Amino acid sequence: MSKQRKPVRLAAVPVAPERDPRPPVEAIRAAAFAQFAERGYPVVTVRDIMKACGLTQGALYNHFKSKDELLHDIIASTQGELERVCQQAVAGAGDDPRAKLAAFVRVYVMRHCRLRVEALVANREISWLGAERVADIRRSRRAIRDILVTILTQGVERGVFDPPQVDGRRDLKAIAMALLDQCTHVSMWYGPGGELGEEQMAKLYADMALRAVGAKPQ
Amino acid sequence: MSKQRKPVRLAAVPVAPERDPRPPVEAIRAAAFAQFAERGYPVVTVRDIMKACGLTQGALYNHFKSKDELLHDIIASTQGELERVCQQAVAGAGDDPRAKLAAFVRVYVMRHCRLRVEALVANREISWLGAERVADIRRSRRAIRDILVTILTQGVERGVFDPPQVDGRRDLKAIAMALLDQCTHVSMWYGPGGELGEEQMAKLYADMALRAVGAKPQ
DNA sequence: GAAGCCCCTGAACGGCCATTCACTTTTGCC
DNA sequence: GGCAAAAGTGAATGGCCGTTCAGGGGCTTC
Repeated sequence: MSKQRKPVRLAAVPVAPERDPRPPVEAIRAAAFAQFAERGYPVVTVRDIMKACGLTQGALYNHFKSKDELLHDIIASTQGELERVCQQAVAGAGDDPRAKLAAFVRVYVMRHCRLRVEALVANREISWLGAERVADIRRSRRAIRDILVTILTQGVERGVFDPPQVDGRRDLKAIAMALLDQCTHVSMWYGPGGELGEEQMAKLYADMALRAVGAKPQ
Repeated sequence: MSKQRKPVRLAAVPVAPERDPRPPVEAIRAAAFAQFAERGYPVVTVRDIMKACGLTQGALYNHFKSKDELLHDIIASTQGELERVCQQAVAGAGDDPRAKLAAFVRVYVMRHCRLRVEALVANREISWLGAERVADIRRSRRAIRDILVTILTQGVERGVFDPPQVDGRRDLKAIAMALLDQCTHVSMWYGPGGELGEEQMAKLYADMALRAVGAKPQ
């Protein structure tokens, strides 16, 4: 027993079985998202999701091929948007790798604070996707990592970054992963009630990242 | 469909239904651990676990009260050990906060590389524990975080750390969380086949942590 | 008003779940 | 050798799962 998952504290899932006024696909997506966030994909049933938006189980299959496809749909849209805003932030930050890194971290952290539940679902539930569907999510993650690796490489080449070395070698990929892990998991504990706001959090993380890679003063 | 979870690449779970030679409690723990790591708690059945160690479903309940208790048992031992080694590392590192921080990160990262599957299970599956059982795991996590906060506070007081500020204020708890997130999630991607070994990884992370908190040269 | 379409319902299907229990086997100890 | 206690069996219990599908409303378009 104990199929219950810790509640991620979220607007309580309404017991109200009233029909959601939005178009059904959207209503289903929203209900599924809320439930996945709160209880986790494997223990949320199709019946749960459909009840939450005032429909019956069978109706799901008029809009999605399967529960699996529904999850993919939810994660893919979050992830795609993330990739987009990261690219955009870096592109609009000018030519200095320091500015690029700061802009990247800033946007990434801001987004993981503001949309922390979305980020949480995208990161936590991805492992339940079937092998075929998980592939493009992973591709997008790798793409984001590569943006960061590129910035670091540029910074080193131009002599504005001096990241730590071990045994005389640098592993920029490892450093990029470390920074990403750090920024990603803000979404696991950040709450709007905390001491720092989103912008302040973003600034703190950008500072730490610049220090970690040994950015020369601008 | 698709109850499959991404394989975490692990010694393949033997199809062999031969009886595990170890004492049953231990065999069950080991089998459960391997399966949880590979496929995730909610989709691993009691039948799966018991078959993997050559017993039948019912026998589980001679050793554990429930599947939930089994999971707690596994996570709690990993977590307890982690807390212990962290305390030990800090205690044995002398008086300088820089040495303490380096020792802490070193041990923490080493452990998360070497026992990455254990760490992964402890971090990923904790949310399936019932409310009562999750409490002491969280307590231990908080204790580890507090070790780190204490080190940072000492370092600032003695003037050997100069961590980033936002709007003139410092949030040492946020910084501690950021460092912990970074170090914890090495276990999600580190593989022994990578460019850096465990010790090198630990050194890299210790370097980054010292830089992030603005440690003065020793 | 008929036809065609989209959407929804709710029963049905085949299957698996954690846990319990009456019963048998094995073990350790006198 | 005898006997309790411990450990294991496998069927049974009661329930939930994702998905399918025949049937039925209510649109729009002729």
